Amino acid sequence: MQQQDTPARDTKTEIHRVALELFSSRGYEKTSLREIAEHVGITKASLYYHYSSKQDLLRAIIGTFFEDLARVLELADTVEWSPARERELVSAYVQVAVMHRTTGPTLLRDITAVLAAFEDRLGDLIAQSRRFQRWLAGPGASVADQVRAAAAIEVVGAVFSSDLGPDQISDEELHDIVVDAAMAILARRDGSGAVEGPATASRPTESVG
Amino acid sequence: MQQQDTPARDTKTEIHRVALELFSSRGYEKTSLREIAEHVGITKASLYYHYSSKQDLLRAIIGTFFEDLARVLELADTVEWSPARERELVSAYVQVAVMHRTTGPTLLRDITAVLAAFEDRLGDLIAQSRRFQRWLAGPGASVADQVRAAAAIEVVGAVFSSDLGPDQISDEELHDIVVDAAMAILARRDGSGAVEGPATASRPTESVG
DNA sequence: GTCTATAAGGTGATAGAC
DNA sequence: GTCTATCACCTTATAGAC
Repeated sequence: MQQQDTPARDTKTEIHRVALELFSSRGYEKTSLREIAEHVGITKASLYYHYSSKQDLLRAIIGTFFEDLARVLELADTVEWSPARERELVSAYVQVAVMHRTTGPTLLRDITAVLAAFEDRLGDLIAQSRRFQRWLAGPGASVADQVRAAAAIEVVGAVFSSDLGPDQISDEELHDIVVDAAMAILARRDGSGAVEGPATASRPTESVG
Repeated sequence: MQQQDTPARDTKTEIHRVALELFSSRGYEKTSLREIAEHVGITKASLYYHYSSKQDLLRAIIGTFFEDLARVLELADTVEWSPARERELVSAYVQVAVMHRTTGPTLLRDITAVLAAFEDRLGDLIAQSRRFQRWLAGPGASVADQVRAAAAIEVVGAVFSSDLGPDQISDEELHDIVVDAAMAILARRDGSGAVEGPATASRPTESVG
């Protein structure tokens, strides 16, 4: 409302913007603070006035994404599984990805650095992510179903990987297609009735301890 | 045939083994040659006798994967699209991923470094990858179909992301499930007849120039 | 808020003895 | 093939003047 289209609002947001751009194109490790400062038009030391470390800068960039993501993953703990709920959660998950269409690539590029930056919350996030995958696999899931759940989650990456920009496909349309794709995979689950006789893997799946 | 189960065949392969392990767990940039040498039990300088640079080492690790991958992607140029051929190419693509189940994570972790190491062949590989995606989208593909093709390709990531080891699921079974998942997505393509009325995105997809 | 100057340390890589 | 020693460079981060 106050200063929306000023090209460089303030130095801090400008640093944020430049860092995101450089991290996305060259990767986190390979981007030095000197480079960032140079592009912004300040010195490295000034940069430290705004962000206390390089990690702090990364956290600022990825942070909101992580929080949005965590909020969705948490649903797997409270919501009881049902076909309808399943679609809802997948939809919510995809929506977060679409919202962060721009930030996404940075996150994927340097997983190592991102993980290091969120070291403290990492254990929780991994565990939660695994619970989400389990939830998505459905009740009484076979090993095969677990792979399918993983595949359904992977599909979300298409939001970033199809090199179609917002001008070529809208957020809404992209969301719908990806959700539909994920659901198509989950529909293949053992005993969901929708099996149409794949030529492969026709033997019954063994359950594991 | 000659020396298969000797624990440390020769230094070169031992370096290869250790580097893969460290790159996979800590990432390429964050792993120093000093660390690798230390784990192997030699000095950094000795390492240079076997590999001329850090990149050279990375190339040795990822190289075979890339070659196998390129070989599959090239098929999109010579093979004419048909439903049967589609399944064949997807299967071949997944098979490469499964073959490199171990190496995969390293590749995904530090895309930046990998891309830098294969800078010369990179242009070709990206172009070829795009052609593969196009091929997979099918003849006269809509924008939505392109997203679906991207999603089908993403599914392959499940080979690495489902934290199921070779002891929990065999290569063959993993392959079959992932192929089936990818095919399920492609089956949703516009005009493939298998549309079962998704509640979303019901308006006809526009074609783009 | 931004600067100059500098600390403290790690990095990839090379030279040359053994 | 492996070593010790060393180079040149770059990194994150801090101190203190303006």
